[in-house]
Amino acid sequence: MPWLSHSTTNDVINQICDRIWLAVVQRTLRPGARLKEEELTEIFGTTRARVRQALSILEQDGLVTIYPNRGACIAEPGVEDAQDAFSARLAIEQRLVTRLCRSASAEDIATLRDHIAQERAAHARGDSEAVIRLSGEFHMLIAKLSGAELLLKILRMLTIRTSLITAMYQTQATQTCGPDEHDRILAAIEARDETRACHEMTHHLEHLETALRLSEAPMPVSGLREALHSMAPKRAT
Amino acid sequence: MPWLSHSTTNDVINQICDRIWLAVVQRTLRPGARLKEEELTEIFGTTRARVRQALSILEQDGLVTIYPNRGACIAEPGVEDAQDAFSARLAIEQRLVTRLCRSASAEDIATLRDHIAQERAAHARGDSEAVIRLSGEFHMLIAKLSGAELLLKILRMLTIRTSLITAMYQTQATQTCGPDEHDRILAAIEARDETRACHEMTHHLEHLETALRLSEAPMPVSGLREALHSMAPKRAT
DNA sequence: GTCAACTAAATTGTCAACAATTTTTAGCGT
DNA sequence: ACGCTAAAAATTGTTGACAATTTAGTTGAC
Repeated sequence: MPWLSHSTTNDVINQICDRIWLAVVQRTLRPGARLKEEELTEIFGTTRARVRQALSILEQDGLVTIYPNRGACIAEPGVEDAQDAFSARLAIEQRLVTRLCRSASAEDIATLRDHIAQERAAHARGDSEAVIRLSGEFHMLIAKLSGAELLLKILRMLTIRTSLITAMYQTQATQTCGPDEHDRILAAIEARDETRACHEMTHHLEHLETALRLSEAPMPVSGLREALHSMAPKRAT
Repeated sequence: MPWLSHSTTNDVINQICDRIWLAVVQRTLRPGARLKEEELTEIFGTTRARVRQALSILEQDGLVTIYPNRGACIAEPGVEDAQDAFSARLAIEQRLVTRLCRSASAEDIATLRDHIAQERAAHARGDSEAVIRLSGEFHMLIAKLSGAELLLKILRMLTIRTSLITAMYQTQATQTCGPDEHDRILAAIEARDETRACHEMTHHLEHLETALRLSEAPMPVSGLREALHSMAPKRAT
């Protein structure tokens, strides 16, 4: 049950969005890849209207770009876009973490600690899919616990974008933020030290950004069916 | 040509969104008002699919709430939502104004100065519609000039929400932020004084928020046709 | 061989009828 | 009159066929 679930009541649409997002962060769907409506319809066994709705949501999230009358592609954020996304995340998350320092209950802190433990476990067993998911979820959790619905919504948009950016520009080294930095943030929250929590968050996000190669921009395109590893019938040659 | 124009290529949909937004900030469409699809279809002389798309966009923007299978209403943000919206705006706009202090060209500053002049003119001639529109546009202009597309998009969401909130909770007194405070912000930008610009923006937004009555919550509902003052045929009694 | 115009295929965009759901209304017994 | 049930009306949600647009392919002149 991925954390980026949109507010849509329709399960199929959420599933489409989630699968595409997952394929992107796993780098099986590269930026620029074409997303044909009919193809997605076959893969997910649904109607074109549904696919269309899902693509519309994904465009809002910044994960795909829709060229009118020309179809949808995985978005290709430039270096500028990447910097903007991190800049916005910094602004929002500094506020969130500060807020949480004031309002966090013992239960909230336990939830966060438990989450970090999960992260560590996933890290230990080399489950990179879980690592990526949990890593993003940590930040979403802070937003959720701070209780601001709107800030959560905004952060969701930003997290999706930075995920795409990370998948696009990441070096072979650190794929995601390690649990240690999350731990330091949690420690500051627990100590109710707003300044330190804010500083740790800043450091963490800056670390994430500088771990990218924001100079070159390789952008190959990959096949859609393989990326979504669907069991839909391959087209007979 | 309203400033909140969404990225939609379709003119009709933009028009629907703009007219509804305008009716809301003018307080002719009150929060909670029902938005029936068929009614909107008649009013704007379009198809239901178009109306549906427009409502979907407006929901994303936070201006309407769609209750599944039950229809759409003008959103009714609570006090919590209002505080969140201003909190997010503060986070984003502090960053924007700081950024603009560094990057503003002489032309940018002239643009802003000209805009404030327009605000003053509208204020002088008592054109409250223009005052509301220009007042919001000033903040959007700062985002636009700072060159961050993503931050502009986020601020657009937030500005729409705070407009709704202002329309909902405003006292009879100050309807919008006066041009004077905008002037102070511009002065700080021109002086390249990041700290002061940030402070002025903070003060401005806090002033906006405290000018509201965030305790009571009157929410009458008004008629749809009259609010949009359409020339669509009234239903014969 | 290159380019242009033209035709055919593939793809997206739109619509109007149909289905599902909710709300209102009417009926009925107590 | 009140509460309950069931039909009827009103409203939203969905689907599949059709229209418009773009892309690819073909032909033919130079």
